[in-house]
Amino acid sequence: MPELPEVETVRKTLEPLLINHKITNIRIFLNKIVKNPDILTFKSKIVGQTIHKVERKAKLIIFVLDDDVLLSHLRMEGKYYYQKKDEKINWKHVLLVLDLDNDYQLRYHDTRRFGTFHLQNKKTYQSLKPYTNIGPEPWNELVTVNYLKEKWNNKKQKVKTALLDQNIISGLGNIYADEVLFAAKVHPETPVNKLSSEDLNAIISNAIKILKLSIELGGSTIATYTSSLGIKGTFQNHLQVHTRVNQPCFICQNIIKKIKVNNRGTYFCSYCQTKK
DNA sequence: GTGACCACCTGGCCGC
DNA sequence: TGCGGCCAGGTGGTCA
Repeated sequence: MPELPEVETVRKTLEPLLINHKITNIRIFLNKIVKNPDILTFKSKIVGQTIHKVERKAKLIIFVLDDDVLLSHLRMEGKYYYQKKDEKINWKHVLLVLDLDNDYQLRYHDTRRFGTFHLQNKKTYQSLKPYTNIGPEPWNELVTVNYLKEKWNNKKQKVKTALLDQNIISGLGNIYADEVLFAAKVHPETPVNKLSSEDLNAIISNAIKILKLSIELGGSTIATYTSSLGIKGTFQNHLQVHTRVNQPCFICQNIIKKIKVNNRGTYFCSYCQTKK
C-alpha cells in the first residue's frame, strides 16, 4: 500500500510525463471516487485544462492545472499507468481515465476502489479538506519535541495510533509507524502522554531518517503495491520488524511479535521496545 | 472532546 | 476442487 515514499515515487515518475499536456477527455467508471464537486461539474471543469506541475503533500498527489488542482489519494491500492491510448489492458479495475493531447492516457487503477479525487480551485484548496486534514511532514520545522508535547500532553492514545493520525504528523502509514517505533525503541502501546522528550526526539529523527531512506530507495514493494509503470521500490529489504513476525530481532535476537493496536497489525520487539 | 470501533472493498490465503 | 471465512489497511463516520 502506498505511503509517503511510494506516493513520492509515483509523483516523480508521473511529473515529467504529464507536464504541459492538456486533458482532452475524462472517463469515470466509478462515480463514488469523485468526492467533490459533483460528477458533471468535475468532468466539465477538468477537460481543457493543462497539467503544469505534479506536487505532493504527505500521501496526497496534487495535479496543478490552469485554474484548479486535482487532488488524488491512492488509499490502499491506487496506481497510475501512463499508456498509449490503443494499448490493451485489463479494464476491470480501471476507475478513471484522462486522455491527454498526445497519444497517451493516464489510467487510474484501484482494485479495492478506496481511492478518492477532489477538484478544487487553485486559490482556495489549501484552506479546504482534504488538504487541511494533513499535518506537517516529519521534516517540517514545525515538528519538534515541544510540538508533539503540546499535541499529546493530555492524551492517553497509544503511540502507534497517534502516529497514524495524519493531522499531527503526516506521511506515516502502518509499515513506517512500526519501523519508526522500533528504531526509537518505543513500545507501540505506550500512551502518548507517557513519552519522554528523548522518546519524542527519537520518534521525530527516526521518522525523518526512515522516510528519506525509503524515498531514496523508491519506497517499499509489499504484497500488491508497485508504482506506476511497474517501478518497484526496495525499502522492504530494509524492514526491521514489519511483516517479520516470529523471526529473530536483528538487534537482540528475540522473536518479533505481532499484536493488534486499534485493529491494525502491529509488529514489534518486546525486548528492544519495552512498555512504560 | 476523546478514543475505540466499524464500514468501505477485493484478492489472496487457509482450512475444511 | 470448491467453498467459506479471515486478513490486509487509510480514512471518515459513528458511538459510548
